[in-house]
Amino acid sequence: MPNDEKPTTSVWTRPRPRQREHLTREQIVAEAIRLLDAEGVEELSMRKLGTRLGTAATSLYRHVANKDELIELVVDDVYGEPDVPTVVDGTRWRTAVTHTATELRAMTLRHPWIAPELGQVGLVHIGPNAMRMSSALLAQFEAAGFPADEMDQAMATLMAYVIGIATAEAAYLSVIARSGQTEQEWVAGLRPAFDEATQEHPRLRAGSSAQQDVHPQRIRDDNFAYGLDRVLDGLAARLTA
Amino acid sequence: MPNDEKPTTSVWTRPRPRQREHLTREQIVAEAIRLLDAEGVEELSMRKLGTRLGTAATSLYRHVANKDELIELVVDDVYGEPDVPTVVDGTRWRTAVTHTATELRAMTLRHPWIAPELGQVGLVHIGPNAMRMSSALLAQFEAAGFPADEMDQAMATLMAYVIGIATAEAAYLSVIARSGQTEQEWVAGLRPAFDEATQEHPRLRAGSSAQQDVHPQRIRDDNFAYGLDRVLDGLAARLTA
DNA sequence: TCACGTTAGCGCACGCCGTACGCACCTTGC
DNA sequence: GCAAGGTGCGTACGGCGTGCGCTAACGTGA
Repeated sequence: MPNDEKPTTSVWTRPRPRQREHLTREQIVAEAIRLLDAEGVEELSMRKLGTRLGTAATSLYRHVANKDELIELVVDDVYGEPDVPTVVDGTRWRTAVTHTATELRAMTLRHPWIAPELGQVGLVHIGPNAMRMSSALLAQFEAAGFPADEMDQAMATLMAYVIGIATAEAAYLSVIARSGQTEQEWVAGLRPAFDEATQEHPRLRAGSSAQQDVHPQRIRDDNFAYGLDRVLDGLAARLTA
Repeated sequence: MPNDEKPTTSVWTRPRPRQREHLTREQIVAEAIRLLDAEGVEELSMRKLGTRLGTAATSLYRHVANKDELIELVVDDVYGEPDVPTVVDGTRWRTAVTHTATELRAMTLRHPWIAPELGQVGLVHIGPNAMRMSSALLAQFEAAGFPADEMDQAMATLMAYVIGIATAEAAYLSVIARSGQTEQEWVAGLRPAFDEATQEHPRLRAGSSAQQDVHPQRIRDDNFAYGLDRVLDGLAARLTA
């Protein structure tokens, strides 16, 4: 061991003065979101995140307990993005709920990697932003006139729909992003394989070929709005009965 | 390198006669499902799976291209479990759809690790079982009287609800399973932390404390049925209009 | 001004992971 | 009996999360 001769640091190989600009948890979370947005969840590693922050991977562990905790923080941070109406007015609940649902979908499409985590929110790691959102949404259902024992179920129904469709869309967009193509190119390229695969199930083909010329993003927007309206119709029917 | 002296195998260290019982893709998929059910998705590694099959990890690559492909196969295999009604009768569509949705939820609760993959089914890897299920479900909506351009949207709405609620439930049950407790113990243990966290958001507490004495599994079953009925109410309203 | 306790950053190491490669062997068809 | 092709597997590579213990900068009170 030649290192034993010199006292671990020699004058010539000084490690470097290294000015210490403090790392903060906020910086780490923000950079993690940038990395996730740019490269997806499987490209997030503590080493890569450390490099981007100009620090060693292990330094991050002074600020977050482990990678799972980092993801909890990141998810709640993203939950701070949606604009959630806080004024309650029993006659406008449907508008407010539609707005919130639309914001949640937009949030998921901006950060598709968040989709698989969405299911756990409200159950496992209840961050402050997620709690604020849930509470505001619940207030709308309360104002709409849902009894206390049904409010939770109504909100769960809506959230399940939003999470489900956003999860599916996010997965779809992630695949396209990895392919490096635009959505329209990707859809066009997949068509032959799709047609062949659905030869035994012609019903699966009917709807999609009907709107072959419509912009795919428009189709997704319409589908989301259609389902949201059906869910809210079903919930509203409970109030008039 | 002493290994250079002997021609890689010596008489004394014969590797072993090794009778070759053929590995099959079906065996690999079946064992992967057992491992996933028992230990969860983060415990599935090719090495561990190989060990369980009495073989080397790298041998698996003769039968599946890579781990992602294995997961595709595993997911489609699980999609073969639900009992999906194939007889179509326009007057009984709601019963048939309810049955299918219930089966899909049960499938997800038996295999909670499948939840994050659910969103991609029908978009990315379209296995034969998943396609059979989608086609049969679509037939029910067709028989119900949905026009061709609306069938797809109706099915997507239902699937989004089912995927969303199953994802949330699966995440919740996975956490409990990792804790080694029963669902009731876990809920009881979490209550103090939950009460404290919701002090600023009393609305979030109202519903859950109302049914403090009801068995948690019963609550989940009721919630699923409630939301499913609302979604189907909303869809059915389109048919009578 | 200085000494000292606290703490952030980091080098190293460990035990995992997915999987590419090429060799040794078994099975099959002639 | 033998050639050919396919199957299992040992080895290795580069990457991962993260525990450990050291160094050096910082904040504080004397």
